[in-house]
Amino acid sequence: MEIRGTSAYRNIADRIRADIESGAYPRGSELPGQHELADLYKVNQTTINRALRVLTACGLIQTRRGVRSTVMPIPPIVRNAAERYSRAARERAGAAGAYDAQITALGHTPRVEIEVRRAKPPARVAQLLGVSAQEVSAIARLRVMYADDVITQLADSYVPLDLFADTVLEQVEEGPGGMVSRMADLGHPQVRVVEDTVGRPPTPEEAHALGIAEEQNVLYKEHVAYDAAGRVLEVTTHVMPQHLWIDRVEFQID
Amino acid sequence: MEIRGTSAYRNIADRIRADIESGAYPRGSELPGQHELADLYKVNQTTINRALRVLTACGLIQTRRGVRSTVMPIPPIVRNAAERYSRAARERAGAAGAYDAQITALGHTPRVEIEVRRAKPPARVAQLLGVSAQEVSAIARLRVMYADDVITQLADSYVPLDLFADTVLEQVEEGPGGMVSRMADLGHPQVRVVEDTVGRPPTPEEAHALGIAEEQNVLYKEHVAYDAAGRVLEVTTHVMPQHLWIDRVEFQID
DNA sequence: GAGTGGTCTAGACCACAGA
DNA sequence: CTGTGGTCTAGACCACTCG
Repeated sequence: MEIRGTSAYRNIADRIRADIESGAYPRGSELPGQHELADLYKVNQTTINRALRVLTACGLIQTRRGVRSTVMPIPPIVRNAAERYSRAARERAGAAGAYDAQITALGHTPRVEIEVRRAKPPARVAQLLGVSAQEVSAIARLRVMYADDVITQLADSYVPLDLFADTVLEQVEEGPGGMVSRMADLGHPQVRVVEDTVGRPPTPEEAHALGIAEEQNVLYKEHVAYDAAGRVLEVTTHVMPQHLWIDRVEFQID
Repeated sequence: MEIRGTSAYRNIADRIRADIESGAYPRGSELPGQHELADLYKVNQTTINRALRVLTACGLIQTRRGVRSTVMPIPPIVRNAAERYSRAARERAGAAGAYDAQITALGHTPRVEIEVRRAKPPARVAQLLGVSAQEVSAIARLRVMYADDVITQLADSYVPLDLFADTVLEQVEEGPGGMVSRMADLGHPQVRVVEDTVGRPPTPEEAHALGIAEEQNVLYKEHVAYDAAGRVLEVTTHVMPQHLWIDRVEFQID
């Protein structure tokens, strides 16, 4: 069953991983220093550094210059898209409901920081919305989502300013059912949503904003909502450390 | 705009990436050898090796011992889940239709290798199906999907043997509409599907089967289909090199 | 066997955190 | 200032491919 006979750094990474999963290095604790691990495993510190890089990429540990590496707490979060598109579920859950409920159920403390402002949308978003990227043509709702002070997701929503200027969508509090319900109230019901998801390395900016290493991949989701005429009402981008999320969708067939 | 001032290997990775994207190193071509690149960039071969590792992780190049590294052809494929759950779309597309149509449209040649046999399901699958993992209790349909001889996906389907023994599901050819339509024909219509998607590093076995590096992450999708009584009729796992796929879902809202 | 990528070491130095 | 992780080098050797 031992396949990793090939290289020391992989073997060491696997052994440390096993120690983390067995609880020998508990969640949130410090690992020994790299030189100490080098003595322990009879290899050079450079090799330990490389082994820890593997674990960093998996989201299992976090490394920072100047302090010892720490084992990451791992809250695996299920994002169930279906819950967001059923009006009943939306209003049952309340405003920021689905996320809060998930995190609380996992025994963590949810928190969401929200900033709303008029802004120039990024080029890709402007193109989808059919507005100018050079002008202040959108309302941006920028959310940073936490679980126990770990950033779990960046979610940036953009809606066209010409449709929603001076509406409740410029408020931080949107009320029950969130943006989808408010748009319906305002006479612009969303009728169709397309979500594209990819896995990729983070941009340097994303890595910094999420507080993760550049080796650690993210799930990137682009959410586009349309009205009955096919006009784009909302574009939301989600950036999530890949190891923190399970993306779930449910379908009824025919 | 230059953020990567910090380390030589990141800078070099970015410069080589730029050369690939500009066409200086065309898709499918060979990169210079690592020692040659080391001379070019005035660094050690070890540093070049590390830079190339970054590009490998992104799926931009492929490295193999003994031969020069090559620039990967990149067919970005959109997998639209919605198309698989509309009977009309299913039958319009034909048996292995959605995938073939996608790849052909991108100018590549699709190919799917299919093996069907009775098998012991993996533990996780057995649990979902409610059958034994120690006995031959399932029909396995193992697919390897290609685009121009590049493996794009491994898709393993399992259905319970007690329901579908000696039916058309034991044939390689399923006919129009695929497994979903055949199950309906056989009196076991699927009514609900749950798909979970995660990004993660491949297992060593997956990396080998896909012909990718272990640094290169995959999208892993677990597809579970239920009948009206809530019994699981099918479990399919998909393993895809992350950089090759865009996962798309569409929803109608209320 | 020659060429290529992959790994490892010993040692050095840098960047950063914290007392 | 000390301890920590991050990077780089020079050189070595290994594993693999191909002629």
